[in-house]
Amino acid sequence: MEQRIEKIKKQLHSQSYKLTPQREATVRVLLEHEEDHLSAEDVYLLVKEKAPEIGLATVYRTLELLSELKIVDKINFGDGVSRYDLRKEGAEHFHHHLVCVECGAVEEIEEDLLIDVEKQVESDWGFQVKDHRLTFHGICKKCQVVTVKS
Amino acid sequence: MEQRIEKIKKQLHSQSYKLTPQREATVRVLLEHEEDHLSAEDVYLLVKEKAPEIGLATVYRTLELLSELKIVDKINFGDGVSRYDLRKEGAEHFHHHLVCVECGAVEEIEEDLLIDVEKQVESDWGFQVKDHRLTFHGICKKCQVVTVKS
DNA sequence: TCTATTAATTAGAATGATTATCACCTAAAA
DNA sequence: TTTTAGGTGATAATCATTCTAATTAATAGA
Ligand SMILES: [Zn+2]
Ligand SMILES: [Zn+2]
Ligand SMILES: [Zn+2]
Ligand SMILES: [Zn+2]
Repeated sequence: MEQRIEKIKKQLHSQSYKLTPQREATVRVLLEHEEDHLSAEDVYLLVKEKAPEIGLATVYRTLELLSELKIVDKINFGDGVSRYDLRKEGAEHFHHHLVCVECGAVEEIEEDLLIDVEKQVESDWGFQVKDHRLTFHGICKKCQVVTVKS
Repeated sequence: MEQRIEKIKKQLHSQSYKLTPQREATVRVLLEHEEDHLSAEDVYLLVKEKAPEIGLATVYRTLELLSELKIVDKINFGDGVSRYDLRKEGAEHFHHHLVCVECGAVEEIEEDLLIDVEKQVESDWGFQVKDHRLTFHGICKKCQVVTVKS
């Protein structure tokens, strides 16, 4: 935890941004909820528990900043809210998601499944890939069992 | 054009929905702008040229309906607007997108690049894939040339 | 230390996209 | 004809996000 905060602090400093208490509180919330996919509002409410004086706008600005620095990724699952997802330790590609259309569960895939596909896109379309967003919609393991049973 | 409208009409009827004049006008706009990625507002303005009495709410309702029937796909490129994308003739998978981070151009890929990846997800994660969203962010051919030149 | 400058923050207003509501209007069924 | 179930258009309401003005904190130079 502390070392990851330290690392983020350095990333901010390298672009001459500061890790203010509000920003640190926000980052801590993100670290403590790495598996969840929190909306700005979610983050705001959680940060508020520790730092009640923080404003919603600050959370938005912090998330935007972290997003620019590629520390978090902004994703969108189709409900009208942006969600913010911390990049995994050491990962330089954005992980993929499996969204269950039955129960809404979101599973993460950290393996990069797109290496070959990206090569193909670069060679066949001449498009220089920098990042990707891949989400599968379908039925999770759990819901498949339920369906079979009923 | 006419045959595709006819087909969509049948799809609506099969769920006991009607192809009202407003819905038909909306579908025509989508067909005439297949390559673009129109927002609801865009569609509204275009439809209004032919059917000036149409209301914005009706456009939203129509797009939502077409979305449920998998005739269009609702996508989100990160600006705060949903965009609506007609499925290609006969395609039963949603096509992919290449978004240029330099110029904002959006290119489409109709080939399904994910067949192998989906197989892997089904076998390794036990997740039954129904649909996917894949977007690459990067630098388009055109912008690469500019970068080299300057 | 004092002061000027700049960066960050807050609360709240404003904006903009989307959704809900409601009165009215079909078209077909009974 | 009366009924019924969708549709529609205008407008209000909602909700996420961004902007603004005023305030505070941090920084650097005198
Ligand atoms: Zn499920
Ligand atoms: Zn995730
Ligand atoms: Zn470009
Ligand atoms: Zn498209």
